[in-house]
Amino acid sequence: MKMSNGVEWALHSCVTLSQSREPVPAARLAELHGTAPAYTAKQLQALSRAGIVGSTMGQSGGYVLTRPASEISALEVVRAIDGDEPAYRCTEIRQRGPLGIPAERCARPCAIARAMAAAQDAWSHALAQVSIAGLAADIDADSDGTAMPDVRRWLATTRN
Amino acid sequence: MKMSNGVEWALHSCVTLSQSREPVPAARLAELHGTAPAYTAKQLQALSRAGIVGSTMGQSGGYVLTRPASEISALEVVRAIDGDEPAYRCTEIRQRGPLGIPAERCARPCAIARAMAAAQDAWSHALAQVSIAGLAADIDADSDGTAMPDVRRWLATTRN
DNA sequence: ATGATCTCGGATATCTATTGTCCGAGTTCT
DNA sequence: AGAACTCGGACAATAGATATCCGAGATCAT
Ligand code: SF4
Ligand code: SF4
Repeated sequence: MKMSNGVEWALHSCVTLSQSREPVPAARLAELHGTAPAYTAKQLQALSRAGIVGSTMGQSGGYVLTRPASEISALEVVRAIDGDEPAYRCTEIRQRGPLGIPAERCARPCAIARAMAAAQDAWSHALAQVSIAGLAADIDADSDGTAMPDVRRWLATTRN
Repeated sequence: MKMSNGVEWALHSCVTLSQSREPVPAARLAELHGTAPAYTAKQLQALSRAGIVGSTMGQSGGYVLTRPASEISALEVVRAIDGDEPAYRCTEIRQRGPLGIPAERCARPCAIARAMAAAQDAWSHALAQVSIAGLAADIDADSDGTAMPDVRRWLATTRN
């Protein structure tokens, strides 16, 4: 039960991107977050493949959110980076060993797999309720309303 | 978001152990499940360290559940094998970079970390509601009430 | 139109954590 | 007392994640 560490950077990047309608290069995001530029770029590429962010190449290019921040859930970001495969993978132990059950009677997933799937559904549901816009608002509130304006200012002043 | 694969074997082992009040060796469990004996033993050791199962050494020794199966939750088993550290680890990105926030204002975890913690709490809560006894009952129901008696019979017939 | 420059994109090494295995310490029964 | 069987932790092999690089391609200025 360990999540990929890059999810954190990706979420930070999405929150930052929600504050700018103009494209932001990956290197700029890395500088702002104090993270390794090359690896940050990798996370952005994954987000691009998932269709969460759009990319513009060439000079004055960069990444932009493809949808309003209120329409992007944290679950989508997590799945884009960490993969959408379920955490629990059934190896069909019940079919092995001396008491193996023939495959014909294993149409439905077993009780253990069902319980695990239900737990993951609860987890996914909790993350689906959280949007990038909501995260930005909460972070702003935590900083007494100065965090997001500061980000917007920084993005504007360091342009070119 | 990938769970350790050994969790599956550990849960199977716990369900099987709930059907026998006498100690069952790790090798016997591995034979029943058709899994690698050495690695199965490793999972049992982790369960023993967590206090979920008790071990008896020497001849006719093995593992036994320390509590009634109805009092053991799936969450405990998962945590024993997969570790109890949270899936999301905050690297405090907000303290890095040009807009780094001083540590004095970072007493509370940030909004992103809070959202992740809430999701994991939902996941944990779902797993805490599931007991080993409940899993055994469900597996039994799926097999028309033949699975658990078969296990008990197999454990008895192959003794010594 | 052309060149230079800046961007993303995927292919490529390195490194940690999981998986898988082994043999010795210790206990029980004969 | 002896023998056999058990668990327990220490030891390699493997897969996944981490971190990085340079080339393809587009944009802007000239
Ligand atoms: S899904 Fe159930 S029966 Fe199948 S391998 Fe996992 S625990 Fe065993
Ligand atoms: S907890 Fe929040 S502020 Fe801290 S590193 Fe994670 S995402 Fe950033």
